[in-house]
Amino acid sequence: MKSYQNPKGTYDVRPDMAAKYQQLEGILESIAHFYGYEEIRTPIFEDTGVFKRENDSSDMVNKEMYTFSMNGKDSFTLRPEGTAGVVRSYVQNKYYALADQPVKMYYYGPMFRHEHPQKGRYRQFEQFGIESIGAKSPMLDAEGIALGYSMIKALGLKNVRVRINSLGDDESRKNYREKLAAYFRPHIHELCTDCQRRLEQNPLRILDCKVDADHPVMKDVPLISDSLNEPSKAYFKEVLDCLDALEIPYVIDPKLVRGLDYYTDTVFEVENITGNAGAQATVFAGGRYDGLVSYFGGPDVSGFGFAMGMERLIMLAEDEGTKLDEMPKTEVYVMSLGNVGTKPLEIATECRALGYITDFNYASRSLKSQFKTVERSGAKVAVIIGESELADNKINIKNNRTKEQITVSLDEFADALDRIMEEENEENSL
RNA sequence: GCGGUCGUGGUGAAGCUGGUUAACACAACGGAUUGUGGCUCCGUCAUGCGCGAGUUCGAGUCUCGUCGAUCGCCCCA
Repeated sequence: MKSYQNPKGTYDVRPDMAAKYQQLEGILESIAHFYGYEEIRTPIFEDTGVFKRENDSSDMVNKEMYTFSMNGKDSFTLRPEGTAGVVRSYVQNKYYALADQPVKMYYYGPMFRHEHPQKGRYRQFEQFGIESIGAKSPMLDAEGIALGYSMIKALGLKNVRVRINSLGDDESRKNYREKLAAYFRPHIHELCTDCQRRLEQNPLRILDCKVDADHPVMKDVPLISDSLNEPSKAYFKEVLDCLDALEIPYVIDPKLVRGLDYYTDTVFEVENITGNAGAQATVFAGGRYDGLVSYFGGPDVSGFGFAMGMERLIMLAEDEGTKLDEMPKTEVYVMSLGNVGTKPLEIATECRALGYITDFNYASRSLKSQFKTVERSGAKVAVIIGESELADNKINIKNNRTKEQITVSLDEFADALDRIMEEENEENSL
């Protein structure tokens, strides 16, 4: 017999974990709503071109995408990130024509990247993200960061650090690229092979390089802040002023450049600085993108967004002791003795109709093992259907805490059960 | 793409420098107790050690390959 297992880098959200996801999603959604964001759901796969844009040098786009074709002509890709699809939708559905801009949207769902899995990193993973498209204001950047910040605070994360930088507008960035390339060119053969490639493709990424981080040439590297033109400089300052006003602590990291190529002006990363997140300390990250909407054929408007890794959020929240899995437990358990036919199913259904989370015994098992199941389920009440009582239209209800058991007629059953459950709930609230 | 560690029943795991019946514990199931448990006692539960090949008289133990897990590098959320 052939046996299967889930593909590498994927995982099953088993019933005991699903509660965590539901709770997490609930928390994130309610905060997003609070900030005026509404949900958008875009397809899990898109035309490859949506993600693989011209001049994109990122690893994610060039090496990690799940791309397929069903007829040899079309090319589709499982989304590796959320922003591109949302922007595509914004343009396609002409959201830019709506009276109120920006359009503020949030999304969550699976993303796919063909990476080597490790702690806090999977090939299929869940991201929650926001995008606000159609307006540009330092307040939006700061508000977006504040939104994400309040989310992770709500999840109990305490030791986080916001790193922020500005890549400036096109002009600033172009100047800086040239300056950087000129600076590195004489040293090119001292740098790692990746950086040699980056020099021409996207010299900004050299700043990110961990291999060459200690190279002497990195010491006096020109910083983007010195290449920003006046408008870019002013914009960045305003963003920082907003963050100060919101009392969000941050550090300016002049070498922060981010992995996706579409960012302009504000870029930021929020990382967890304690705990055992391993190498995956980044909780959420994002920035502003000026050119993306027009790239997709929309007007020349700006957008801002971030994404957070849900697996990482759960992992870090649990490290902080936040309880995400308080799943409602069985309240009533229906047992059966002897030949009672379909009665257990009927009674369980009745209990559920009364509003109690109910489970019952499916297989014919010894009373002992049924009681063990009751014990494990944590049910407050056991309903015991006995063959002989049933002959008189009677049924037993047993309080599992006090061990008191009563026998009532089937007519009185609903009232009696309600009464006992009510008593128990009062007992618990004391 | 590169490197480290690991892979034994439902679960947690022992298994020493290869040596013949794969400990122990928990859970589960049955019984002592024919229809009222949670304690106790007894019993049952891996013809097999991720998978495949090799070395050997003999492999869970060694070698190689492979698949997976995990951690790190790279990169990223």
